Amino acid sequence: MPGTEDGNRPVIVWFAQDLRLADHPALTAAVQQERPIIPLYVLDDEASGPWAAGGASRWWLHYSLQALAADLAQRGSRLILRRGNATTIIAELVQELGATAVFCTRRYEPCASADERKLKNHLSQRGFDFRRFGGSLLYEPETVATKDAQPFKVFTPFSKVCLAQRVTSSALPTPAKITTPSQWPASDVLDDWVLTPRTPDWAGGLRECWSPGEAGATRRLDAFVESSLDEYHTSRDRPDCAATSSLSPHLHFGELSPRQVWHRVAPFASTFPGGTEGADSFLRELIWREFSYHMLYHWPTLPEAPFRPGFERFPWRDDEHMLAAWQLGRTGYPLVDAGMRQLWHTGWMHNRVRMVTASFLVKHLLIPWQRGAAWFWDTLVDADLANNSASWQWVSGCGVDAAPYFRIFNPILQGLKFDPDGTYVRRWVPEIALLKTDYIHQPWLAPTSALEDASIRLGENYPEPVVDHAFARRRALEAFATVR
DNA sequence: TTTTGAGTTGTTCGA
DNA sequence: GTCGAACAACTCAAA
Repeated sequence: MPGTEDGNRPVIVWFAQDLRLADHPALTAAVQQERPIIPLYVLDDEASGPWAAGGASRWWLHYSLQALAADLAQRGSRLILRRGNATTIIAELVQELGATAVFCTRRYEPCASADERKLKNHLSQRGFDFRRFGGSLLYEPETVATKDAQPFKVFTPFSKVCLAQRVTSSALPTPAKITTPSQWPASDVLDDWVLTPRTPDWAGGLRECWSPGEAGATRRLDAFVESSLDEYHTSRDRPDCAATSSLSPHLHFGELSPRQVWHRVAPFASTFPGGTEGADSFLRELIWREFSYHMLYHWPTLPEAPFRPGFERFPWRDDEHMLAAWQLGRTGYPLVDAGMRQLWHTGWMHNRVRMVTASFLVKHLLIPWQRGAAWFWDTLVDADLANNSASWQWVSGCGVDAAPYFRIFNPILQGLKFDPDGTYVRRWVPEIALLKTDYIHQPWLAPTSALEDASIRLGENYPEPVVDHAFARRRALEAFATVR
């Protein structure tokens, strides 16, 4: 057995959704052991059940792993890749290498925490040191509770308790030195995992938009703080402006810790001289991320089951034809279609448009929110079980702190308000790009001459609305009445 | 135990 | 065109 001489026995750092070297408590603690470090990533599709990474996530994962491997290589280290059951692989690797310990960053998805428990039991029984560290959240779920020690179900009091705790600890630096073992265990080759699409290669739009990896994440954060933070509270609602942070995929894969983001933005909060409402508003969004994880942790069925009772009676219409129209961006509502195509092309959708498209699926089409969540799961580069589940439940009115049932987004009005010139719609729905702004959000109202001028033939090269708004609104209100 | 105030993101209608 | 009220009733969290 290699490394049996005690000082040479390595520590395994098990990477998962923490693909960074800076502000990484598990890695830092491992380095402090003054032993060789084995950085490990395990691709374990079976453990995640229905929530194995979707297509867009796998694309991101490929490049993020590549970046992490390169960052480690720069320090003379390596990233060991293995595929299969994580518990089994790590248990075997510990034996094979004579490792003393396994350190990882704590996760909160039901499958992941079950895995961590299993591994902890297995390793501690055999005298190995298994430790989980924070790093993916600002506040551990156990540390935020009501006065009655219950989990919060309402955002505002949750956020008050968070803010009262403050984020005192500062971000950890990238370890100066990562000691290497005398012998490396075998590793898979990343390309062999085929995480990126080959035939057809649909990832062109993703490549144009994103730079996965820690360096790309840091650049994105800097650019956001410099150019968009001050006006964030208002401009974040405008899908025609690139005014949001676009940090969601970087945060999901842990290329950046929320603590790093917090400390970068907090000095601009309005509690400080010269601070802005924009920074306040953005920090609130970080707390929302915490709240989603808090809910998933305390209610592990959040991804599958409606949080509020009564929804088993809801008269869903599981219409495959309508679902496909929504997925492909062919509903006839320009803002909805623009959003769905932005998603398909870039792996991302502006937050306001996510609300509009999600509301359209659930309330206009009465298709179960789980179908929408599954589609987002497959197509979003930032697909995140906590955020995705909590947000779909919120839109559907069945989540904690749910939207009032009568809050049904009007896709026309939302377009007029937040994409007033139609810039966003024209960009993603090119077949109506030439239409006058007066009609860009409701082409069916355009006079024949305006349609002709823009080379639009409704029902041929752009669809008629799949459902009438006023009718759909009434129908949705009736449907929701059955749940009460 | 009871009471009280409040709850991310909206739309429509009528004045 | 603009503005305020109504849209239900319920649940949560703290006093």
